[in-house]
This record gives sequence, C-alpha cells and structure tokens, in this order.
Amino acid sequence: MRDDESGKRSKNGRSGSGSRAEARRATEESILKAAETVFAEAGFGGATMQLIADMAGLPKANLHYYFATKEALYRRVVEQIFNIWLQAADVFDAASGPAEGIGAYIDAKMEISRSHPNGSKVWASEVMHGAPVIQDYLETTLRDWTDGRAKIIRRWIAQGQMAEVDPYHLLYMLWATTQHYADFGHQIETLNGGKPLSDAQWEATKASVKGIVLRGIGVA
Amino acid sequence: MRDDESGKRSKNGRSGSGSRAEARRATEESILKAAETVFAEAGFGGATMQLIADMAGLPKANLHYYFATKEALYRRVVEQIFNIWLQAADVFDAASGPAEGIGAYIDAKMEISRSHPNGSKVWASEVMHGAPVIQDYLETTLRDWTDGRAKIIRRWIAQGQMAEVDPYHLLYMLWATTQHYADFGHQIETLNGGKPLSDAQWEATKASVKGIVLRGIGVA
DNA sequence: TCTTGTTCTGACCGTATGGTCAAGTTGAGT
DNA sequence: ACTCAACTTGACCATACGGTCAGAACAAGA
Repeated sequence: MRDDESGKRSKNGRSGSGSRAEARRATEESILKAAETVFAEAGFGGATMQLIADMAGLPKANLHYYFATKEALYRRVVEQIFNIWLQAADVFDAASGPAEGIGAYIDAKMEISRSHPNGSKVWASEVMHGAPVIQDYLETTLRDWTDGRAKIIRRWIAQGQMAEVDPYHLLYMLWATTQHYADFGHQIETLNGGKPLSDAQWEATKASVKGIVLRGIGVA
Repeated sequence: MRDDESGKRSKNGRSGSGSRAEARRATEESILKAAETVFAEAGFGGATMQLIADMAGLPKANLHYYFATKEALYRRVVEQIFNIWLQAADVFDAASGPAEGIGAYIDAKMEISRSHPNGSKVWASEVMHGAPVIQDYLETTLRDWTDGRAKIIRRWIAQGQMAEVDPYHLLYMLWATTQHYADFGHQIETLNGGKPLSDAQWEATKASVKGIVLRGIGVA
C-alpha cells in the first residue's frame, strides 16, 4: 500500500544513473500519469486496470506488482493533485495583502487547471461521490488549511484592506471558478467553437476572473 | 430512501383514473429518481442496474422493461437536469437590468443546487467525461442559450448598467459558483463541521455569493 | 367468460473485470 | 561465477455485470 522504502534497500549508495530505484520511480510515475488520465476520462468505476496498463505500456500483472489494488492506485492519484493544490497556497501566505495574495492564488490555481486538468477531474469526481477514499484529508489537512486562510482573510478585513465578505464563501468561489476551467473544460471548449482556449484567451480569462473577484471584495 | 408510493403490489386495484398510463408514468418517475441518485453517487461506470432496480423497488428484469439499456436510462436523467437549468433562465430574461437579472439567476441556480444536487452531479460527471451522450446539446441548445445571454450582458454593458466584463467568463463564474454547492456539497458539509448548511446558512451563502459577484461587476 | 395485449419476474448467459500465481528473467552485490 | 532479491509475464480464476427470455400474472375490451 504505502511506499516501500521500508526494509533493507541494500546500500542506497548512489553511484551512476539511478539503477533500480530510479527505474522503479520512473515506472511508478508513468503508471500514475496513465492512471490519472484513465480515471479522469472514465471515472473510478469505468476505469479498468487493463486500460491503465496498456497506456502505461506494461502488462496488467506487472501493474499489480507496483500497485496492489485499483483503490491503492486511485488513492495515490488523488493525493497527488491534492498536494499540488496545497503548494499553490504558498503564494497566498507570502502576500502582504488581499490584492496580491488572492490575485496570485487565482493565477496559481488557474495555471494548475491548465497543466493538470485530469487531476482536477479525479478530485472532483472523488468529492462528488462522497470522498470515499480521502475523507480523512478533508477532515484534517483541508480543514486546517481552510481555517488558516480564513484567518488571514479575516485579518485583512479587520485591517480594512478588503470588503467584509465571508472567508469561506470567498474560498469556495475561488475553488469553484478556477477548477471549473479544468473540470468543465470540455464544455468551455465546445462553447469556444470546439477549440481549446489559446494562450491569449487563457491570459484574458485569468484577468477577467481576477477582475471580477478582486472588485467583488473591494480590492481594485 | 423513502419507499415510493407507486407500489404496484398485485392489489392496489385503482381503475378510475388513467390506470395503465398513469401507473407507467409513476413507475418511470420512481426509476428516474433512483437512477439519478445512483448515477450521482457512483458515476455511470460504478452504477449498476441492480442497485437502481433495488432502490426503485422492482426486479432488474422489470427495470429493463421500462428502460432497455443503461445508456438510455442515463440519457434521460441527464436530459432532465438540463431542462431544469434551462428554465432557470427565465428570471434572467425577464429582468430589466443586471442587478436584478443576475441576482435572480444566482438565486435560482442556488435553489436548484439545493433541491437537485444529484442531478447537478450527474451533469458534472457527464461533462467531465467529455459529454459522450449530450455533446449535441452542448453544441446546439447550450450554445444558443449562452450566446443569447451574452448578448443581453453586452447590452447592459453598452448602456453603462454594469462594468465591462467578458460575458462568457461571467457566465462560467456563475455556473461554477452555484453548481459548486451541489457538486462539492460533501466537501462543504465536511468543512461545515460535518453538518449540511442550515436554512440560515443557505440564505447567507446566497447573499454572500451575490454580494461578491454583483460588486464584482460594478452593480452594488 | 374468453381473448388479447401489457406488465412482471426468476432463471439464465456471455463477457469483462480485478486480482492471483507460478514460473521465469534480470541485475546488483559478493 | 554465484546468489538472491527484485522484477516481469502469460495464463488463470471467481465474481459481477448488462442484458435476454420464456412464461406467469394481470388488466380490460368483447
């Protein structure tokens, strides 16, 4: 289930290019990438280990050597996107005020929506189905994270740096809006004439979202 | 949950009102309700006809008598939600300005998120997976609907009734934010101490969302 | 009552899936 | 060269699923 790295890994003494450990890491990575795609496109129930194996380029039995069960593999995929999002919080914390912090957070989340749309979809699917495998994360890490940012937002409000808005509903709006461009990317693409948003359109989108939100919280 | 009242257990004789046609309508309705729940909770791939049949209170073979295939049943569920959302557009059109129109649209969409969370989830899941069964709706009905509202928003902007914002990104933000309370309801509930939003909280949520958005578009 | 079309249902079927296993192959340490 | 753990793989299995079918039960018109 968890990462190995447990018992005796002989020496761990690095020498040339990562031999065994590096190969394992690379294999796991390609599996995770394939799994993310398949889970995003088919959902957990619709995804098959065979398809993931094919996409990763190895036999199904070998896939089970790396990830014992479908659930274990799925869990890793979900944890991956969650950690990516948590990192995006750094820009939030480092900011000196709401315009900078929230603006940078929107930029960061939008970038992730563009670079990791499948991860976002897997997360959305997981939560929509009642978070059967990451409920504990919601109750611990996510709750702590959210409470922490809410506190920052309240401080900004107390200091008169932004309008009085409920911090939680503001955060929900940020999550909803930014992730929408990943989760509903297909719908947006269809309404965009069947073509993905161009670089210019993406920049315009970020500016538009930031414009509305920042003005909405009295910072603009 | 709650056993349907359609029970056609031998007895139940009724003949006066539209006996056969009415019974069929009632049975279909209870099936659709069960299907919406199961598809929302498990996704298309994870849902089973057996579970839907059990929840609707009839044998699987009988379920197949009403809906020949899983796809046919799923399609009906998706179409149902889509039509409910289209109706919510009425308040948009009837408005004389953005504050009234967009405010009322937010209220309407939020109400639907509360009353039909499962339908919203099924739609989200469908779109996330590339809209395999309702792509034609996206390209026709939804596109027309969206273009129409965009035109209205542009007129409001031209008349100086609201700030210059891209109509499409504004609409995406409205969809994302309002549907988030249905699709990610479980996450919100968890962050709310594991309890569903109360009536008062729901009202506060609507006010908060409207506050940010309306201020964000220069109407407030 | 008889007839006819609709509705209901248990039993069944072919297929696909997640997962296992035993027999290999490989390659780093000695 | 030898050893042994790490890795690879085709074949296999039990199960569960979507869907079918033949016939029973039922309603309603004649």
